[in-house]
Amino acid sequence: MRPTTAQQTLSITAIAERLKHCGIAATRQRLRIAKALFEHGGHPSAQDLYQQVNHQQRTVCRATIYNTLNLFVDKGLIQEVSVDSSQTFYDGNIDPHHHIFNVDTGELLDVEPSTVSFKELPPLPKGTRQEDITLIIRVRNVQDKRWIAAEEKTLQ
Amino acid sequence: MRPTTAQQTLSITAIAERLKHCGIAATRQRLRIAKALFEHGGHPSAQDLYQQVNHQQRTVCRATIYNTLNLFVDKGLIQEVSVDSSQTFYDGNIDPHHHIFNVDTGELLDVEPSTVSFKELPPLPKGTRQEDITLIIRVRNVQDKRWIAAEEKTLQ
DNA sequence: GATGTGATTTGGATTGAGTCTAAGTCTCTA
DNA sequence: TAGAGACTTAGACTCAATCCAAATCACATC
Repeated sequence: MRPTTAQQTLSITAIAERLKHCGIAATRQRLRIAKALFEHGGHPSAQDLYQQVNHQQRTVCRATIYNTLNLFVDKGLIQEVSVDSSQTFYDGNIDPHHHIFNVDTGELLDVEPSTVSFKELPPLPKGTRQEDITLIIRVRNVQDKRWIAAEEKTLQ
Repeated sequence: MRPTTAQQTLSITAIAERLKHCGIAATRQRLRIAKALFEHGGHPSAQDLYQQVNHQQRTVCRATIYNTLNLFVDKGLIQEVSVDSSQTFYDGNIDPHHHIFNVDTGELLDVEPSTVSFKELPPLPKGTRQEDITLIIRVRNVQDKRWIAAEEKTLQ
């Protein structure tokens, strides 16, 4: 499992390059949003990004955040993650990968794709092709302290 | 893959039994909602069930639908499915199983668990235990007619 | 059967994520 | 530097879902 580490600060030029590569015209707002998303490194919601982008002064309005995130998803620059239906999360990592969702803390972790492999997958319905495949492992914090201790020992 | 077939009509007694088995007190409203859900057989939303239950006359209010579905999920009578973040779907099938979601049609199909198997799964974070694991295969309708014909031949 | 109590349901208000709209602003090309 | 199309904005709006306080129900006990 890959800890969701915050990326290094990215240059605006580098980000503009990535947008261009996906066929997205660069604007000041789009660059700010993309920068916030990539530097977040985790799985921010639209709300999170709105706050992040505007934390010093109001620079991007709410509608633009949503429009832009949808655009980024459509163009394949980022990925959308639906773990619980109350909010959508976004993921700057578009390599195929899976997620672990901690129901207790709301934490969402990336799973290194190399740690998951399938022996068998079902046939797709006629006339359809696979768009993507995601595995979500829902976990809960262990309550019993002795369990935790045992886990610690096993995993270290 | 198992087609999501509508169940036969279920007796109220049989449903009351299932509620009781999960520690849920039977009330008229709960029985109606459970019946609608199990007979639906697919993956209705709260909205769908509200309409289903009230299609002849208004018998159950919206708040009760939501309260009851949450209760059913908490008690393990039914399962919640988050495929797209705009709405929650419910599934009367609580055997562990996976889903195929058709992005174009919004259709959600159950996947027979025997057709999916894992070779390798990631270690869980320390101090957590697995609550559940779900695989969602997103598919899209094939555009090219020749492709469809080819698929038909292969799969028949 | 009557009574009391805690659980359940109700309607209506409220929340909050996300979308829509129409007007204003920017960007890029010529 | 002008014009046109693309982009952004504020604010109204939608809609799933929740909250709340009052009304109703179910059920045990007398």
